[in-house]
Amino acid sequence: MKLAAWNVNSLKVRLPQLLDFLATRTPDVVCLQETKLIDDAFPIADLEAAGFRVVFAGQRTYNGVALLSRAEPLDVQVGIPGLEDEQKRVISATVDGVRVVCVYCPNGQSLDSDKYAYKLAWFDALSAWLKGELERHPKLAVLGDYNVAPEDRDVHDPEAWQGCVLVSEPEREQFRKLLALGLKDSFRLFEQPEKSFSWWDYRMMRFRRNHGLRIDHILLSEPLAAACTGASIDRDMRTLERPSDHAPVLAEVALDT
DNA sequence: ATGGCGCCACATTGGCGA
Repeated sequence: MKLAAWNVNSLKVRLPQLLDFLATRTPDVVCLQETKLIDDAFPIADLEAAGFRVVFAGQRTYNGVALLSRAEPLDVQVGIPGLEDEQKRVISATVDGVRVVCVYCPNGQSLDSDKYAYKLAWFDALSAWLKGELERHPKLAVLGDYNVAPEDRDVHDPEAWQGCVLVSEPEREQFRKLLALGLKDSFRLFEQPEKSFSWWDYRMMRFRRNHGLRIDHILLSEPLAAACTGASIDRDMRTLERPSDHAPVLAEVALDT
């Protein structure tokens, strides 16, 4: 099973690139973030014609998540149970026996922002919920835009970014709390090139200079991590005309049959 | 020192993302 996560920064704009991605990378499950579409505007027909089942939870202008799968998505759940949140950031489903959780974690804006406090509280709720999900679903994958660069090697210029949002110690602690539940960062299960990033600011030719951050992640429960055969970042999607500022991230797991 | 790009909407500027 090939899993992918991609913050598309507007599915309306990126639909042609997504269809190309689905056809050429042949993923089995794709988690999308920042679709920025109300549900009535979701391009169901285009994606079904490409061979995918689709479930989604959107809103106008901001946020919005979707889960695409070749196999039927079962037990679909929107949001984090018990968390009052109008922002559409989480959708989950079981696909081929794997519980898939698509997350668009809050950005936080800056350390003195209300949005930063919301981000940390949101991660508290995510951790508390995933602890139970891991007990209920041994084969659990949590993938999407975490808006956290876990370590300095995930940052093009750690000194410049030190203490900034996406990199600050409380955010990294929240990410480590997820790992402490028994989740593995699939990307780090393998040898990877130095300076591997998944997001580059549109400005200042950040992509051309590879001035980026690795903030999109595929976390796997231990049984899935043990079956993981590869993980990568699809930089090529960031080279296209009118790209998302995020590249897709991928991981492949060899499921028992 | 600031903003620099791209997307969205009660649009032609401001909010937000990261």
